[in-house]
Amino acid sequence: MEVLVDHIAKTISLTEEERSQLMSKLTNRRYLKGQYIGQEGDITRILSFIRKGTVRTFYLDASGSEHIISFGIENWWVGDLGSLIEQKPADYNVQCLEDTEVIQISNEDLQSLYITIPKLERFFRILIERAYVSTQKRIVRKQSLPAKERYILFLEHYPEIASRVPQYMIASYLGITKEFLSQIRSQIART
Amino acid sequence: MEVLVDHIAKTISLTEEERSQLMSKLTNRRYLKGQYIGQEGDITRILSFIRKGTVRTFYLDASGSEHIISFGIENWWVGDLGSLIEQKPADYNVQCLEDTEVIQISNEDLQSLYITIPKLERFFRILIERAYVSTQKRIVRKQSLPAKERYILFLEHYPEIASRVPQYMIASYLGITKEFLSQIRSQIART
DNA sequence: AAATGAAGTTAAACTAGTTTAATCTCTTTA
DNA sequence: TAAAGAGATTAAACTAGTTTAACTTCATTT
Repeated sequence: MEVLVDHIAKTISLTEEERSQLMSKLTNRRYLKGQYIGQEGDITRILSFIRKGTVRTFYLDASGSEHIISFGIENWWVGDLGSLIEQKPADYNVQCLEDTEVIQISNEDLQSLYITIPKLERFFRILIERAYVSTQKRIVRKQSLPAKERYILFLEHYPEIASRVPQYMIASYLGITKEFLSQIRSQIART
Repeated sequence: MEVLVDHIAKTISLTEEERSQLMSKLTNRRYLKGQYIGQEGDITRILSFIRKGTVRTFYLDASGSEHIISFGIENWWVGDLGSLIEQKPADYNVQCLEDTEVIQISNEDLQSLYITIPKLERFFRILIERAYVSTQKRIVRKQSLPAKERYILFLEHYPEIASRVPQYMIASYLGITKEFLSQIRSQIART
């Protein structure tokens, strides 16, 4: 669990007292490949920091097909934030694609830590600011680039994820069908 | 400027001292229709809270066509956040679509207020959390709904914006051409 | 009152990406 | 070693949305 405390301490400085206050609220947990950290419809009460493994966040649309919103690997946070902050049923499923180890904190504990360690609020403010900016960039790419270029950028930005995740999931993340991604790939290979 | 302080005090409680500290860092500014609050390429140094008016945030793609990322009306914050937090050239333009009055705070002052009034960090953490969740929902809608349904949802969610902004801009925001939006509208009208 | 220009509409030809369906290649398991 | 199943590929028919271009409407300027 110290891994996470060290990770946080890279952004904000923490006293020994604060480190141990934080540490006392963290728990380790393991999930097997295929297991769900959170499911659509359940209220999300915990935030998970991935120590090892791969995770996807996805939802099912009206016709029952899956759409992947994001992947998570080591050092990423996962959890349905909308559900966590409003304490209403989750829109998204969070599923492990490999055996995965996480460090978790409950929303309740997090809220009380925000009060005892105000700097922690800074850590999460900065984290979410960055997540927001990158989500906005994703909208930009979706609106102005064709699928082939989005795929190439994905490979450049997330080579680690690209190598650990099946292609039909990458297609889903990019917002195209697996068949079309396959065409794009063979077109790239021919070049 | 008290408008903004009151607005913030709805989420976090502020002492008289804190209110006046905050107030001393705020400035009013007016823009005419068509003027830019911020331009692509410039480093964003201020955050603006809209008191009156309508604003759009947009960018130009490689082929020079405009894509609207977001609209802003009364009580919304605008500014290229990516540029503001990393102090690098903005990707986006922020332009007034009507004569607009804003209350502004510089990033520098905001950063120092985060230290003197830690609760302010909470206000912005919560603000960004919500913005993040709604941006993520927008990706979901783009990936799983056809243009017609996205347009209908836009009218439901933002009737105020829909009535104040030309249709070709709504089309741009939805990620479709103005011609196709026109077809959708005539199809809805015929129903 | 005419002329200009910005916003919106309509329609035909086109294309990026989807759908359907068949085939292929691996692993995994019996 | 066969059989089952998950992931990936290919190709043909299809469709949601784009492009191009001509036309309409209405507010603004001259």
